[in-house]
Amino acid sequence: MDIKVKTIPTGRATIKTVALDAGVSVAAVSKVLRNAYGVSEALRAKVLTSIESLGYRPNVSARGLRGQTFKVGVILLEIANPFLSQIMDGVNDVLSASNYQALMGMGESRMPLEASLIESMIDFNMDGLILIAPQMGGELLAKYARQIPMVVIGHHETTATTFDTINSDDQQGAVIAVNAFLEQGFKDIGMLSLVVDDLHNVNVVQQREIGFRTALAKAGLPTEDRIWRNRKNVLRQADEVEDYLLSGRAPRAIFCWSDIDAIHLVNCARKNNIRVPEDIAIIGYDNSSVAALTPINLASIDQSGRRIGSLATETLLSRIAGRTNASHVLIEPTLVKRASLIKN
Amino acid sequence: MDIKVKTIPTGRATIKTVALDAGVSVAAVSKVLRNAYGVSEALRAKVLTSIESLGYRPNVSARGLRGQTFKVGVILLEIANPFLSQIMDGVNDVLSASNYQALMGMGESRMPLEASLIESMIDFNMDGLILIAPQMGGELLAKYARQIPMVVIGHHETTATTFDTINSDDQQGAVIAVNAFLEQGFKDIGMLSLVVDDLHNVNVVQQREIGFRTALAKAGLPTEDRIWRNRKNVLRQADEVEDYLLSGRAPRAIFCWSDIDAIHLVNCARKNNIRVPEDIAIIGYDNSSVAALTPINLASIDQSGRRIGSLATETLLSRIAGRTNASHVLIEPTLVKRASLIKN
DNA sequence: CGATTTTTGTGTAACGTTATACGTAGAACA
DNA sequence: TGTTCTACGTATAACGTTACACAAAAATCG
Repeated sequence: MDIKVKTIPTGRATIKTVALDAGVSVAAVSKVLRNAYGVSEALRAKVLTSIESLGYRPNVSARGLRGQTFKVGVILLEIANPFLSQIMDGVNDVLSASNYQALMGMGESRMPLEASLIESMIDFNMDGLILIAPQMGGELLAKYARQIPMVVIGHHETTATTFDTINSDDQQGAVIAVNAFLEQGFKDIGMLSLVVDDLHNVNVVQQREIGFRTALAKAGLPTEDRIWRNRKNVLRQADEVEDYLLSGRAPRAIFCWSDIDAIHLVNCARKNNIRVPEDIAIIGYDNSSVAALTPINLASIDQSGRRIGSLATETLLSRIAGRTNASHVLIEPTLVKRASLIKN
Repeated sequence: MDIKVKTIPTGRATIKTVALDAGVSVAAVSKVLRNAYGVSEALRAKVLTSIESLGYRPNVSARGLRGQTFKVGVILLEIANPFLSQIMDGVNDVLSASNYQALMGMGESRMPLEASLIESMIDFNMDGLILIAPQMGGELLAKYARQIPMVVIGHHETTATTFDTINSDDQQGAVIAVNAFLEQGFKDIGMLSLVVDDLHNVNVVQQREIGFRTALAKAGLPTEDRIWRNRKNVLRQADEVEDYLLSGRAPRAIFCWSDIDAIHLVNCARKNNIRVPEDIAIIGYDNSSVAALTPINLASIDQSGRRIGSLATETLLSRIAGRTNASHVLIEPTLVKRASLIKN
């Protein structure tokens, strides 16, 4: 006589519930789930029917304990970055065609939070990580990369061996902007940059400054005192930009490190009856949605965020699949010409 | 003779590694980790030392399999919402004082993605969920709430029994705006609202319209044809706002459903030599950071996002702790007066 | 001082999966 | 007709943690 009474399954369906319902073994259900070798069409059909009718979904924790979770983490450390949604579109383009899924975290640019988010995702046994514009240094990144497949966006460290990097060619972006100004006949060209604590060249803003200086030098123009660095404090940013513009020291053509700053500049110029682009020409960065709006009409460097996102994701998936040699890719940015650069 | 050779721990430290290192049982380590009853100070110290020196972090998947993960998921279904970071600040205010941590997901307003994100978080055995402005209906929300403790922000469904809601009093927000206009002597008041597919009153925008009409009626003003609804397509939004403003049918005082729309309106008015607030007064919603910028200077309704976030989190934690009766809270919004309402 | 209670530590069965090893039935082959 | 494959299913040991049940030691008590 059978002592072990099969209990009526209650609460959430597990693989055991499915096996019971389909009248097969747990191993069989698992095989179907994993598309493993050795399942007849009849068995597969039975199992899938049960899964459907029970509304079964595999428990990710249990999966993670044994191996893959089919989840990748995306960590946005700079929420302000306006092309984040473009990147995410690219990420989802690639992931939706795979059986992976993205979960995201926001570091809010606060370092301990950033690190603990990364650790949480590792502790959740996620299969890989995409970091966007991390604040932490390369050594720390390398430490985490040893624990989980990782791709980093917005961090120019081509010597990294344990993780991949995908970047917009920020030097080239600055070069394109300067050349566009030159083409329009401007010679008095400046850059509105950002104060960064990070002294290394891995920083995106640093790369743009390098490109800016290179382009000026190539055109035979002086490179001294051409860069004005804004502080990061958002509240006073508008004032700082205004001070810069009205200081009398402002150049005739200004390459801005972000659309936000550029828009401040445009607004401010308009307010003070300075004509754009006749009196002053402006190029922003990111080609964010506001830049395109009729009242703004800001020329801007487009980073192809969507392509960066999809490429980063493909790179991550290949690393998850076993690749170990590091890959470092630069994507060419493009200039979107608008009324702040060329009178239409 | 001891056959079972204790293998040298390699790779990531587990609870077993710690036990071995500290010379105690696995159960003892677990007790320390859980602050469980029955650990001497001596044992606790030994274990903590080992944890520290090995850099041990508990595996969340394994924890989740047995019970709690100490993670809560926050799902942002509307990335455009400008007060998200305020809400997150509030969430982190509360969580940082607990041993819980937040992981986030972005639904990008795409329904299947939203649902699958929620499911992923459930499948990860997260302990609770905070949803912000979900697109899905109440029945579906209730279904998920049966599987995991849940608090919803931006969804006015006070009859929900399986989950809690925390909302800004959106009706009241509209009332405050209308009254402010009345106080300034305006009688020709309109609302720039949003086309929503959701016919139910749970919707935030619907609630604002209700409040708007109520306030007009209370002041003895006609309520017919006072609301103009914008479509959601971002690209054409600026044009639509401009059409509205120049149609000749635009009222003298306009209450906007979002700061973005309000800013379009301000820019557009300025462009067409319409004075703000002399010719037209404008109040926005969300008190986002751009509204405060000098060139914009937009009066706006503040939702106290930070308080909403912290309250939602406290509510969630209490539900995780065992509360089962639903709690529905409204937070009073406030008006931030700026130059678009009152000439300074 | 023996009996009883309290404190402190340990052994171990789950939790829900995966993946390896193995069994079995038929088909193919000699 | 026996032997060898092949295809298909199943049993089960992990994975890292928790929490229950219990044992041993220490403290308290009459």
